[in-house]
Amino acid sequence: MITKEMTSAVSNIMVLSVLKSGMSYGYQLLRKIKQDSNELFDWTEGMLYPVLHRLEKQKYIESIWGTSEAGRRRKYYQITSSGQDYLAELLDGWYSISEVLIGLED
Amino acid sequence: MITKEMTSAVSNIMVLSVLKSGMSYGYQLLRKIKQDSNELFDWTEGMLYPVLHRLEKQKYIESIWGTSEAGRRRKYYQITSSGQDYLAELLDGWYSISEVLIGLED
DNA sequence: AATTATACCTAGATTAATTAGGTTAGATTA
DNA sequence: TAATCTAACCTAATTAATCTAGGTATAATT
Repeated sequence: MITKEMTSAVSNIMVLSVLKSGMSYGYQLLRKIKQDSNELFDWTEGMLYPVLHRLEKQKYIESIWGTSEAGRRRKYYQITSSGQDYLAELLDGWYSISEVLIGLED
Repeated sequence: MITKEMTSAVSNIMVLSVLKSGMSYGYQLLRKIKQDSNELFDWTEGMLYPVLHRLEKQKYIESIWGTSEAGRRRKYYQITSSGQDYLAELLDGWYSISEVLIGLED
């Protein structure tokens, strides 16, 4: 079971991880996150946009407005270097907890 | 870095995991959790007791009042069988997320 | 006598997620 | 051409949770 607390704990990690492999925009991120997580995560827009806005305010990602081939406006996000550092720290924390949990299972 | 969201996501898991290896009481749980996590978690009582009360309300743990050798009152907690099932589900969720994160790192 | 350690508890401020909306515009179908 | 679907963005507000900062009581130690 994926609890909402777990979702909350990885939301930043997921967004930063996906952005690490290239720029993306909100609508596409939703599909990528669903796909890259083997449908484990199927977020709504109302879940993603607040995360994006918070990460941007914290300077872990930055955005520019662009246009799709079809002419629709899009806000592209890319990870900053401080965002990459932050991602590494978050992953480190996640994995160290995982090790503790594994250690407790004996 | 351990974020508070991560802490929140594992608080139930940690308490249930420690209780799985035997009964314990609040004050001792705090020390066990600190010790078993290699000091990764150093919770305050204000963090633990609400978790215990919630888990008890959900019937994942149950409590009885007892007395220490020294004569102090203690509330002992033990995990229920539905708590063991719940713990297994939580661990399953945690590990499946971990696998997604590992997959994203390439 | 005073302090530390043991052992429990809760109120309330803050913070965050999620539901449930809303807007605009291009593409498709009836 | 009207209607619907998909793309693409956004926020308000309810709900729920953490955590700080308290509080009580008693045994042991200095």
